[in-house]
Amino acid sequence: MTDVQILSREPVTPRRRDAQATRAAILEAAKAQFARLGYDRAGLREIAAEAGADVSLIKRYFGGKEGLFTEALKASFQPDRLKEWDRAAFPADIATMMADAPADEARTHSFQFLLRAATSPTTAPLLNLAVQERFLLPIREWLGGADVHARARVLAAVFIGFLVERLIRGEALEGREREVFMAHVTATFDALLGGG
Amino acid sequence: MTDVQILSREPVTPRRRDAQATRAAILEAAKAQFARLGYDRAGLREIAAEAGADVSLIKRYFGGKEGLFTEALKASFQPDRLKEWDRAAFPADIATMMADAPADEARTHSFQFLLRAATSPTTAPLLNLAVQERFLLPIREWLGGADVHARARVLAAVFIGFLVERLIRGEALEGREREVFMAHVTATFDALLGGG
DNA sequence: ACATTATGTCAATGAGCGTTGACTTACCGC
DNA sequence: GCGGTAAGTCAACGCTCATTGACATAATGT
Repeated sequence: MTDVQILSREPVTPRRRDAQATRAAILEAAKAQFARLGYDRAGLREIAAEAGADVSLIKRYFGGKEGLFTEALKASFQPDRLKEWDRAAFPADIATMMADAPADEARTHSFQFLLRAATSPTTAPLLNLAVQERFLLPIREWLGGADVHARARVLAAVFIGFLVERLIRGEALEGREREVFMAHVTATFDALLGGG
Repeated sequence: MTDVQILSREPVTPRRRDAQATRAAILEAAKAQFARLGYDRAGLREIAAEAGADVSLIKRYFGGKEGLFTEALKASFQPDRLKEWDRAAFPADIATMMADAPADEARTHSFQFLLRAATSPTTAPLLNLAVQERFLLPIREWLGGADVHARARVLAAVFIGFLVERLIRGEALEGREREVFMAHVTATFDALLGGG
């Protein structure tokens, strides 16, 4: 009790001081953790560790867990490379994609992240706005034609549905089931793109 | 402070001793809470309180939180009153349902429950099997016709998609957007039921 | 009646986690 | 060089919550 060893600042080579980089690293780690574990199970200590930073910096840079989450959510919407997609090939491409096994990539993580956010009463309202501006809007622009609002909704809904189905399925379809499945998917999107 | 009143076992009318009923009540409360809050945010104390039981009984009857969850998950699959649905009216009925605001009913709760489970790596495999046997199978039987496997998958996927969309939207569609939306939904399900 | 068992109650423990503030120290302008 | 500020580190508080074991008592069979 008498003498608490004053531990001599070891050669811990403290982190290089770059606020921007640190912030970015934390955000990246947060995106991954939130996607993988969800809001509740993701721990700030874990996130900080993965980012090679200290927990307290999360408070400094994001205010707290919620702030970090909302930022990560915003950052999870890709700048939509929807435009790269050829309208003619779109239905068939999507069909193939949905019949295959879910890719274990950042894409899937982002999607799981969003899906998770949708199912949480806390984060749902926030997600609603984000979806409006960053998801439905681009789809509308890409779609064009009459009644884009309604059609974009349907397109988004169906798209999400197939993503969820693929997620639950977990593996690629094969044989005749695959063919028929793809045919239906293609037909569905064809109908939506054809306009109505 | 001096004399802590030794509260004389008040007429607390201790719970009537009926293990089965208690177990059932806990399970019911669990289903509701898990659906509303998700696995992590749902508290055993809350669940027990809602069931009018004590926390420790959860351990006795279900082993713990995880056990309770898996049981609740199993019990969340309705015996599918799919059969009650008129095939002819099905597409239009679904369209109306999806265009409206999400009902705050047991139905919606069950769905959120399942969706939540789907997004959790822990519970996903379990859900996969459950979906196979309790969701896809009934749909197949109801559907009938050729290639039921593939068609049931598509049907389930689209159905889930619209549910999610409605969930995120949070409110009823109105005016022309509603009409066009419903028209598309109807057409989509018509195509699936028509066979192919 | 009595003993046994199943059912229900209560209080405490211990871990995990977000949050917080005090303390170092590298970086940068002067 | 020098001082000030921002970046990073550390330890601890307080809260929530699942878990657990000890205790009380109704129900049941003999």
